[in-house]
Formats: sequence, C-alpha cells, structure tokens
Amino acid sequence: MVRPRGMGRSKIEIKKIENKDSMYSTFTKRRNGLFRKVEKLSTLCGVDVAAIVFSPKDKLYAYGQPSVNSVVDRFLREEEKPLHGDGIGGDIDPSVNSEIMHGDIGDFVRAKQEKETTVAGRSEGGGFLSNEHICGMELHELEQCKDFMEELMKKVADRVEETVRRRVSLKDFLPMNSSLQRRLD
Amino acid sequence: MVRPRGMGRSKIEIKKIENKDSMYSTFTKRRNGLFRKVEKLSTLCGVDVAAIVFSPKDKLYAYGQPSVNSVVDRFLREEEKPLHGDGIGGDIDPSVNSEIMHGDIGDFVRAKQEKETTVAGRSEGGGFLSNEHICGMELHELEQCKDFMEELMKKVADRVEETVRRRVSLKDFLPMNSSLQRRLD
DNA sequence: AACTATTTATAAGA
DNA sequence: TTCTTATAAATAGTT
Repeated sequence: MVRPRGMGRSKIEIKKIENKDSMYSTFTKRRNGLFRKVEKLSTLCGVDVAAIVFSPKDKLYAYGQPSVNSVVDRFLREEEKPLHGDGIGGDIDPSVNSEIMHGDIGDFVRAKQEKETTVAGRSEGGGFLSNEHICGMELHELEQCKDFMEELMKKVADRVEETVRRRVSLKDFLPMNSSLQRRLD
Repeated sequence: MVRPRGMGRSKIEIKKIENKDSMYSTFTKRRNGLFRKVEKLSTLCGVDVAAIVFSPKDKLYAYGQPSVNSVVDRFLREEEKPLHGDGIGGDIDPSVNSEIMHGDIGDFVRAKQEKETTVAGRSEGGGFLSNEHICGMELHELEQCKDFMEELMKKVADRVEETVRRRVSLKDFLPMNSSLQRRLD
C-alpha cells in the first residue's frame, strides 16, 4: 500500500501560532523539549538549572535540578546583591563568582554505586528514590522513609557541626537561610 | 572545493563531562540553546517562560519573558497556594487538583528506568549514607546532600498528599524546606 | 569563533 | 493522546 510518504516538518515562523490546536500541541512538545534540555545541561555540566513555564491556560509547569525551589532561592539571593542587570527578556550576569566546588552529588554517591544503589539526586535514571518507588510505597513505608531521612539529616547536621566548629541547627538547612550558604560560597 | 575538514558530531552520553574545556564549551553552547528554546516557546505560544542557570563557576545566567523576575514572582505566588506538590526533580502542578503531570518529565525518567533499584535508603547496615560517608564529606558535598534530601522530602510529601488526599501532619519531618513547610502547616 | 557531520527536536499527519 | 517521519535545529569534535 502506498502511503503518501509522511509529510515531514516544515519550517515555521517564530511568531504566535494562531490555531489553538496546533498551539497547544506545540506547547506540550516544546515544553517537554525544554525540560529535557534543562536536564541534560544540568547533568552534562553538573550545574543547577531550572525552567518555569506557564501554559496558555496559565497552568504552571516547572522543572529544575536539584529542584526548582533551590534554584529559585539561589536566584533570589543573587538578585539581592547589587551590581547586576536584569534583562527584560534579558540575561543576567551577577557580580562575584566564588570558587565553590560545584561537585555533583554523584561524587559521594558514586562510591556507593558499586553496590547497585544509584542515588539519583541528579537522576541518571531512576535512582535511589525514584518517583516510581515513592508512588509504590504504602503509608507505613513512607513512614519508614521519613525515619530514615531524619536519621540522615541528623548525621549530616552532626557532621556539619564537627566541620564548622560552631553550632549549626537544622534550621540552617532551610534553603532560604543564607548563613550556611555563605559559609559554603 | 571540497574541504574534508571538520568531523561531525558524535553522540555523547548524558553524564558529567570530565574534561573541563569540553565542559565549558558545552555549557555555553547549551545554555544559549536553552535560552533560544525559551524565547521560541514564549513567542510561539504566547506564554511566560523563564530559565535560570548557574554556571560551573556559579555565575548566574537567566532569561525570561516578559522578564525573569516576573516569571519567578508568579512562580512564587503559585507556590504559596495549597494543594500542589513538587514532583520529580521538581516539576510542579499547582492549582488544579490531580491530573498530575508528573508524566512530563517522567517520560524520559521512565525511559531510563530499565534498571530497577531498591529503596536503598532504608539500608539496615552501612547503607547509602554511612557515618563513614558523611564524615568524609566536605562542606560542599554536605550541601549537595542537603539538596538531594530536600528533593526526597518533596517527593515523599507529594506522595503522601496524593495518597491521603488530605492534610497530613508532616511537621514531624525535619524543617528542611520552607515552602514545603508552608504547604503542610 | 567558525565549520560540518551527525544527532536531536519537532511540524504535520495518521 | 501517541506514533510516524521528513525536515529543521542543535551541537560535538575539530580547526
């Protein structure tokens, strides 16, 4: 049977798409494409990236590594600093850049990966706690998960105390709190 | 005149690029590519979009329509609304209930999820994050650890919300993230 | 920066 | 919505 050979893509003008169906279709495809790009950029370069998109119906979609909130919080902290411009539809190049090691979580994770455990903070593929995992858990399992994470937090907090040699409360782990950030920058 | 120079591109694995020169080059190219995508999506669909990127040296780059700040502000306002959760890597579905769109990013997550992993977090002994591990971490690594756990917390919280469909007192969770806290209060 | 072989993204259709 | 496929767009490796 002779299929009229698929029609391929045609070049389109970059201007608002008037046909609503086409527009929604394009929106979904391109939004997904954008998020894929974010993920790849983040993984390839070990950097924090986020994209925030409002749909034609004003629904919010956002994606970020390590999380949208952490990137936004970081953005806001930078914003507070003077000496940088915000481009309207423009770009920003804020002042100082410290020599912070932007190591991936994979640094400490990789060591453990030998034992079949992928920790996917930077999702290299459903890792340590994938969405599938979490969605497959019952409440009691979630509770165990909670307990486990509490334990981890304590360990980390303890370690921070040792390292920094002064009191560090768990509050310092709040993304908004800049004191820890300052020490790390 | 046919010049045989220039090899074409080759496919690359999506994992951290170790060679710094290549990495910086890739970072710049892909960051620009990302911003181009943002602009096109915004124009074609008439929507607000922003992308925030931190470079390997922690410099901030951002682009948005109509401006980064307006999109971020809008994002934050949506964030404050109750009944929505962060998903994988931080995709969000505010306002409207259910119809969760975790599938968006989840698409490629699923695709890579050929390898099942165990919820290794609950390791009984010497698991994912042993004391050894934590004590071997530098501050920047602890920071990464923090971010990672924040992400996990969100996933779990989100799952609880979906499961129970009512407010659940996760206040017992450690106060790691203010926005999470707000949602749960 | 520029170049170009390839890979990736995607517009139209089905 | 999902898939197919021709074609446009992005980009890795190199100069």
